[in-house]
Amino acid sequence: MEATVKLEISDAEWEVMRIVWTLGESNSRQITEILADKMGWKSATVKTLLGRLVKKQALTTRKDGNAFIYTPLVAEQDAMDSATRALFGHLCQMKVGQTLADLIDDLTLSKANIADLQAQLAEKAKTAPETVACDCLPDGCDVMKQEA
Amino acid sequence: MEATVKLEISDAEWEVMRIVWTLGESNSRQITEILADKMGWKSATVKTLLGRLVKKQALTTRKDGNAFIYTPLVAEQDAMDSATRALFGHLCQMKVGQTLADLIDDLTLSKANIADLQAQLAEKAKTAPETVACDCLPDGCDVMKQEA
DNA sequence: AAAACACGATTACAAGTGTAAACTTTACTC
DNA sequence: GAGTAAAGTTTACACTTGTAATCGTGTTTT
Repeated sequence: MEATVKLEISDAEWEVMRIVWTLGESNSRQITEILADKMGWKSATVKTLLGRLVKKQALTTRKDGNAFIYTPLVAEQDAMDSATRALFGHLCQMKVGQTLADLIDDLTLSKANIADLQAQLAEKAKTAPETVACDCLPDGCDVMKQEA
Repeated sequence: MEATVKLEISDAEWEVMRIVWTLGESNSRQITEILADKMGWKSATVKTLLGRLVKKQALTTRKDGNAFIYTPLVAEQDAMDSATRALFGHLCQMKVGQTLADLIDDLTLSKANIADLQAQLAEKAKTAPETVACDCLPDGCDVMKQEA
């Protein structure tokens, strides 16, 4: 597998990345316009974020006249997957099932998405354990309520 | 609905909360022991985190001799749900379906979890849209690759 | 060519975080 | 009652993040 250089993209930076991911590449003027509109940010703010993202190697630049064209160095889906795995990785494993249910309740999924998930779950059920234990304590969740 | 006072629990703080959530309540000695073991933290570190969590009103204290007993003020499931909703809320909505699939691939779910999710998805399919559009740009994801 | 503008780079600055030492107060021990 | 250990409180400190202003320089306009 590849190294996956632990990229930390902050919330504000994420907004910038979404633009570049969606456009494939873009210059700061275009990004600034969109974010000034969507987030109410000043162009200076966007410049800072672009600079940080380049430093973090989430974006690369290619010279274009006096400006740069920004291109993503990380794939959006990869970034999304790491972000969600990072989050779920530190939640109580016993409760991720419910959390997933609550989440899905909130999301808008297409019929195709749902069909895919159903197939995936059917497959996953074949090897699923009967229960999933809590992993919050060294000994597991079964240790309930301390001694007075 | 209740106010849901926007609680920001950081990663390190989250580890503390997991202990208290799991035990129902606990004192700093016990929490410190577990986290010294699990995370390699000094007791001073745990004290700081406990202090911050009390200040943030994620925990309350009850006097017990010279020490405090810490109790959660927020339910674990609520916190987990807000955390996941916050994350998914700023991801490209067009790609959350795939992200969910990738995530589920990684998670350990019990047979019961899976059965619940299947039922939920079956229900959700009834009103699911045909497609979900990208919401990364003001105009939507259909705007692909900028003009040169 | 001078002026105005656009773009990236440098600097700013407060709040939050991770990680902890030092200090203070309280409680238990001899 | 003095000493010591333990718990909480205060202080520390560097790094990240959100949000920009300012500066230097190259580009476009008149």
